[in-house]
Amino acid sequence: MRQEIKKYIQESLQEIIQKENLGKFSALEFQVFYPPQEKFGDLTTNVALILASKLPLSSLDLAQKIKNELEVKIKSEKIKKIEIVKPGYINFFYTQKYWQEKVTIINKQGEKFGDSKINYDKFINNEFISANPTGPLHLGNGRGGYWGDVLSNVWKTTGAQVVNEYYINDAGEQILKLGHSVLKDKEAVYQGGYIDKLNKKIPSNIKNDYQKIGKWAAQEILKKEIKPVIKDKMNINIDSWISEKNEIIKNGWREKALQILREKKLTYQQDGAEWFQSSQFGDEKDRVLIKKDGSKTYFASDCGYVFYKINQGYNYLVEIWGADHHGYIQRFQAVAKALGFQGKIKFIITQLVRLIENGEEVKMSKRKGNVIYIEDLINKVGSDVVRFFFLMRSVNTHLDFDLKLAQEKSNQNPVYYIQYVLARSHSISEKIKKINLEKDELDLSLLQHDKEIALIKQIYRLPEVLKEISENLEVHRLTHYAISLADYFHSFYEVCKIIDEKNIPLTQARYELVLATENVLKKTLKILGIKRIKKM
RNA sequence: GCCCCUGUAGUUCAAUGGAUAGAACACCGGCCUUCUAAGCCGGAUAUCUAGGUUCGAUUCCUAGCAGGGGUACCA
Repeated sequence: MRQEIKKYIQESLQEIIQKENLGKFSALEFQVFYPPQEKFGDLTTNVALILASKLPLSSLDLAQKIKNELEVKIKSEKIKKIEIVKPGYINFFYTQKYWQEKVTIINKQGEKFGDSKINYDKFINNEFISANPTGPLHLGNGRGGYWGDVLSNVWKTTGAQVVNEYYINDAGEQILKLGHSVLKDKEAVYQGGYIDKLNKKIPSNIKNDYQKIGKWAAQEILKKEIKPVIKDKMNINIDSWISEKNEIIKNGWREKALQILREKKLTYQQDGAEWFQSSQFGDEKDRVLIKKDGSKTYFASDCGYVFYKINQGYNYLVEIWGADHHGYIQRFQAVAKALGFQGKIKFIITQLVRLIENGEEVKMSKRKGNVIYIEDLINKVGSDVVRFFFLMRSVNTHLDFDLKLAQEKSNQNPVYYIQYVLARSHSISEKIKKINLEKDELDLSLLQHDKEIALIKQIYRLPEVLKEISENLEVHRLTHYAISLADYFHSFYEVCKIIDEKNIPLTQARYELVLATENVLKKTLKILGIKRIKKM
C-alpha cells in the first residue's frame, strides 16, 4: 500500500507542476511511512515538507494542492480521509472496509501469508558460526548462529535460494595446539572439561603423536560438541559443512585461487614470502599468502574458500562474524574482487556477548576453560528463551547476558507473553467448536472496534516486515514485531469478548480475526524458530 | 597511533532524518460470578558533551569524553 500511495503522489506532482508551470523538479526522495501515532492516520508522507523548499510555495500550500489532486484519483471506498497537519504532513486514513477485508485475505492464504517472491533472483551463501573445532560453542557463536538461521528463514519466505554454510578451520596451527592440549603437555593451550574427557579417550595407536591427536580431537569435538548442539539444541540447520582441510585444500581450491592471483599479477615476493596486493583493492596493507618457511597462511585458505564460493554460482555472499574478526572484512572483499566476484557481499559483525553475574562482568577465556557454553545456557533457561533473547537485540550492540536474571525471568519473559496469545486463541477454538457457527454468514463489517481495526493493521504488516528484514538484515525487528503483535492481541482480547452466544454474527467475525492473528503469529514464530504451543 | 561497534528511564534494550522518544524488568495505583490474570488499564523517570548540516537530528558530519573489540609471515 505504501508503493501505491507513492505512485499516486508522483502522478499528482506531475500534474501540479504542469498546471502551475513550476518548471522542472528533480526526482525527490520523499517517504511514505507509518505515522508514529494512530491519530495521524494509517499512512503519512513528508513530500510537501521536502519539496516546498525547492518551490515558491509554502509546504502547507503545496500539501493542499497535492491533496486536491489525490482526492480526484483515489477511490473513496479505500481511503476515507486525507488530512493535512501542521508543518505539512499529508495523512491518509483508510476505511474500515479496507481493513476488514484483509482478515479474509490473511485466512485464505493461511500459513502462506507472508510468502513472496521478491528475492527470487538471489542465490545466497549464508555463512555463520564457523567456530574452530577446538572447543564447544560459546555465547558469541550462539548469537551469530541464531541470527544467521532466522535471516535464512526470512530469505526463504521471500523467495531466495539460500545455503547455510559452516566453514571448519580444521587445518591450521590451532589443531596442533589442540593436540598438545589434549595430551596435556608443555605446549597445552586449551583447558576445560571437554579437554579432560578427550584426554581420557585418546586412542592407543596415536598415544603420543600430538599431530594425530589434534586431528582426532577436532573430529571428536565437531561430532560431539558442535554438530549436535547446533542441530538439536539450537535447532539450526546447516546445509553445507565445508572443511578447510578436505574441501578447500585437498580439492585444490586454495591452489587454484593462488594461481589466478598470480596470473593476474597480483602477488609478489618480498622478504622471502609471497604477498597478495590486497591494498590495491581497498585493504590497508598487503597480506602474506605463503610464509618464509614455505607454509601457507590461514588467509591463503580463505582465498581458496572465496574461490570455492564464487564457483558455486552464488550471487550474494553473507558473512556473519564476531566482532573480533571485523579487521578481516577488507581483505575478504579484496580477494573476492580480485578473483572476479560480481555479486553482493554483506558482512554482519556481531558484537560480543558479555556475561554478567552480580552486576559484574565475568571474564571468559577459552584457554582458561571458564567459558559458559551456549549449550549450558540452553539447558538452564530453555532453547526458546535463549533464541528469543539473543534475537531481540541489534547485533551492533554489546549484549549483556545476566544469567541469574535470565533464569528468574524465564517465567515472565516475552517468549511466554507471545506464546500466551496462542494459548488463548487455542482455548477459544476449543470453546467455539461447541457452538454452531454457519460460515456462509460471515460478516466482517461487524469488526468496528478500535482494538479490532488496530489488530488487523498490525497482522497485515508481516509481509512488509519480512521484506524490510531481507533488505536491511536487521533480524531483531522480527522479535519486536512479534511482541507488538501480542500487545495488540491481548489488548483486543481484554476489551472485545469474542464468544457471545447471543450474538453469533459478531462471534463469527471476531473468531475470524482470532484465527487470522493466530496464522500470522504462527508464521512469525516459525520464521523465528520459536516453538508454537497450544496450552500454557 | 589507526580502524570498527556502542553511549537513550534505576536496569536491559527499541525507535527506514519526521509529529508528544517506545517497551520490558523494577516501583506506585486500579481490574478476575463472563473465552487461561503468564493478561489488561493508569502513573513517575531518559537521548554523554560541544559545534555543524537540515524546514526538522536520538539518527547524518566534525571534535571531545566514556566503555568494548581489532590492529601478526596467529587462527
